[in-house]
Amino acid sequence: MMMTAGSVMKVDSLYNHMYQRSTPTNSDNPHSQDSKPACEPDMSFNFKSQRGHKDNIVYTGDQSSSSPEDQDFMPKTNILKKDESLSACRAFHPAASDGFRLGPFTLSSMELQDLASRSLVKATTSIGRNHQSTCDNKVFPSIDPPDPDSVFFDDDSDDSWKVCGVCNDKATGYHFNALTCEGCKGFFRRSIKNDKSFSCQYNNKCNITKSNRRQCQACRLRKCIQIGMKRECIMSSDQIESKKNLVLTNRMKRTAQAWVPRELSQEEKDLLDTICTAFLQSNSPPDKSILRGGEIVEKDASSGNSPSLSPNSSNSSNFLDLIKTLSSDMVARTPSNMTNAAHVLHFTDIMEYSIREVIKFCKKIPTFLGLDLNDQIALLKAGCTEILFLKANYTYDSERKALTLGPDFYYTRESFLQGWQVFCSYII
Amino acid sequence: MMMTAGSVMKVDSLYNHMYQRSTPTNSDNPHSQDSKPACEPDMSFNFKSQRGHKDNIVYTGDQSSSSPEDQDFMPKTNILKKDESLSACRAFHPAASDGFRLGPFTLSSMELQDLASRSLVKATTSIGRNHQSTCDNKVFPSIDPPDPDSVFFDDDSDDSWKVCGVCNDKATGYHFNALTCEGCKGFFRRSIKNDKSFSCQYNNKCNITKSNRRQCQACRLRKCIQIGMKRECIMSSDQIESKKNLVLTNRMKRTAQAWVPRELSQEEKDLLDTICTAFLQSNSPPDKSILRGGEIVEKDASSGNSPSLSPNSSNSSNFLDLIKTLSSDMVARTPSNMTNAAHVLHFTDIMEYSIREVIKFCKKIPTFLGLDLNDQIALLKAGCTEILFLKANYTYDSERKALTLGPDFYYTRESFLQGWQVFCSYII
DNA sequence: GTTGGTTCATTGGGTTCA
DNA sequence: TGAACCCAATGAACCAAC
Ligand SMILES: [Zn+2]
Ligand SMILES: [Zn+2]
Ligand SMILES: [Zn+2]
Ligand SMILES: [Zn+2]
Repeated sequence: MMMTAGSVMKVDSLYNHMYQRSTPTNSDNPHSQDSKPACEPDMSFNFKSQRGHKDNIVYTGDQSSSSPEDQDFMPKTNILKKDESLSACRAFHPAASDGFRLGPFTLSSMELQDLASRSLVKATTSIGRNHQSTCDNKVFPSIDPPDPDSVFFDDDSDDSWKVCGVCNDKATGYHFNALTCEGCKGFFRRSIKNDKSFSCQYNNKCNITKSNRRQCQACRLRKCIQIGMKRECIMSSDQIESKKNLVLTNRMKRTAQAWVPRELSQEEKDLLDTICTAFLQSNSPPDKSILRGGEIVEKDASSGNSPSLSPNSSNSSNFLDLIKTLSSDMVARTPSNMTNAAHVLHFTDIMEYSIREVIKFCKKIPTFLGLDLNDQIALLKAGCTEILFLKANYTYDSERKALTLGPDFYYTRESFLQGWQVFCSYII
Repeated sequence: MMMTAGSVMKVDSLYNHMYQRSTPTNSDNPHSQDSKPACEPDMSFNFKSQRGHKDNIVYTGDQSSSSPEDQDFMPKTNILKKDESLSACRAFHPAASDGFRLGPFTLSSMELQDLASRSLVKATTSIGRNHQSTCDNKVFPSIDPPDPDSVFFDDDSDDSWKVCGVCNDKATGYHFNALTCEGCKGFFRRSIKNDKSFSCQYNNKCNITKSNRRQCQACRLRKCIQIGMKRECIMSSDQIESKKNLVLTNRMKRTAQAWVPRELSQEEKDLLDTICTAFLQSNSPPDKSILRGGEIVEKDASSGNSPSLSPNSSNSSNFLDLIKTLSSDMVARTPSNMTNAAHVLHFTDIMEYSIREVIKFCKKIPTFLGLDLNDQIALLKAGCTEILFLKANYTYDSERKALTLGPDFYYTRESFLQGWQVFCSYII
């Protein structure tokens, strides 16, 4: 074994040597764990004592400058980490990817974790757990603490050649010109894009593994470049910009395509037919007796007793401005109470009539009637305004520039404004 | 059917009423089907989900949301709302939109803004410090006194594997390479950063628990190291420095992004108007009798009786260097006591006058006057300096390169330095 | 399917302050 | 001292183009 680094490394290497002799584990080789023999049964899950023992050896030397490499030989501190222990769990029993099987018992990975930590906690007053009775007093054959840096591959897919060149994690493909995992891919992109520069706290020779790759960014980036990841493969912000535009364009095209007029299915045609028929049949003209107050409203409108619109606001397409102008005028000129009442009466009658027509319309649609009554109400509440809009579209008389309600009633822009004025003066 | 204006608005009931009448249903209440079985089971579910496992997780919540302090502040007054204070600044002095310049020193608008928001948080904290939780000394039934060292886990959270390797308290994650609680995390950092060395009063074999971990720091630290906490994981002061810079940069970028020019609402415009008017009305030029000692100061300045600035420091944009240079000179050349007194008198008069003007300014803002008196004082204390900065931005005369105070007083870079010198020699 | 970029919940550094 | 916080970094999962 080479010992070229400083004294720091010598201690580590020495330890490395000792460790390798006493343990048939070679954490540098992720696949060697297959041949790892099961631990002695009585070692159980007591990582604590194991850890203590090893650390006593390791740290008798120079503690302050041990490189993160030594994590390779102390995976114990990490094994209980959720995500990693999961893969560890799979390593125990590849077939039982969702848990650990022991005869008739199956332990989920969560339960395994729980079990492991339980041995660390001495007799806690535990709150009832479902699986507690099965776990607490049972002695399990000890399971060798898994190497968090070992990569596990599914049996059925031959992805074993896919190993991240940086950290030995499972690679997901070639990224920026090298076979890497998702983590190293993201790390490299971030590092390059943000033009980061790191510095190693040790001696620039950190051995990057899956579990310690976060510890030294400098060496991780160095390794990235070393295995051939290319900064040219990272898009510049300009490229990203244009790519985003392309994506946007494509997306719009796609949605537009979805709207391309197409031949309706027979079912759709039938539905359309039903709706149109229903619509046409729910346009019975209102009788004069239904919309009361009509005469007064009509008289007011024809007698020019309408709000004087400044030409400005009249032509303005800004509805809000118009409303404001009117509102300011409002209080000044208020029609008589009689007239007021007639206007409001007329308005509410219109509303009632209109909503009735909408209901009539809906009730001619079989699908609607098939709904639960509450759903019918909900739909009507939500859609009534929209239907009225559509209907207004249909009943608008472009010649008279007025909304019509049967042959007897029509409402111009001016009568609406007048109505608005009356209404406002009424509620103020 | 006569309807009052009020009932017109109740479209819901109108609709329900009508629907009922026009629906061939014998149900009196259209909501009768609404009477779903009362939701007892739902309640239990809600209860459970409310006290979800998030309770135990430290890092909850939306990170992007502003701090509760900010939120606390906003409703109280929107005078100094972040983005508005800047626009206000621009409005004050459109020419200086790129920042506040004082001779060679430049405070960018970003920095100004950051400064302002910082002080707002300060002010807020002092304003809203009234809510103390009152449930500290809850009395538990004394039937089963809980073991203080037992770790308690929620039923529904699977965090039971998280046990502090040092004290057996509940761990919050991996800290410095080992699974520890918040307490041991902080303890380790403090110990390492301050390079502490402890000694055990017993025999270096204290068993560390949650309840006694404070008793023996030596053994606690030993245990920390024993379980694998690494001193290298504690950032050096350099690293902290650069990280702070990064955070600052990001913060500025973020606020800059939030400044995307947008159309102001009418309310905002009005507010701006109010502030600008108040500002302009609180700029009454000071009378010569108010700022005493002015003649002597002026004479000193014109007679070249000013600190000799080395060209180096004069051109340096590093304020700190400048101060240092001056300070070293300071003791050597001290003006007469008479002159000193005049300078100091003048300076204190300026301060008093300026603060009076700030108060005048604030008192012209209705929202400010609507605040509780203590809040007014807190805001003034916290924001006075910033307002003075903004004001200096406005009163700076770029031709004479001087800050002006009405037509009679102006202060160049040199007079500031002179004043600084006198002041320092006075207080030393 | 491969490989760019993006998203966002999670992690673990430091900081604050009662 | 440590609970509660802030925030950059991380990486699994995802989307889109080829
Ligand atoms: Zn990797
Ligand atoms: Zn390194
Ligand atoms: Zn602890
Ligand atoms: Zn001790």
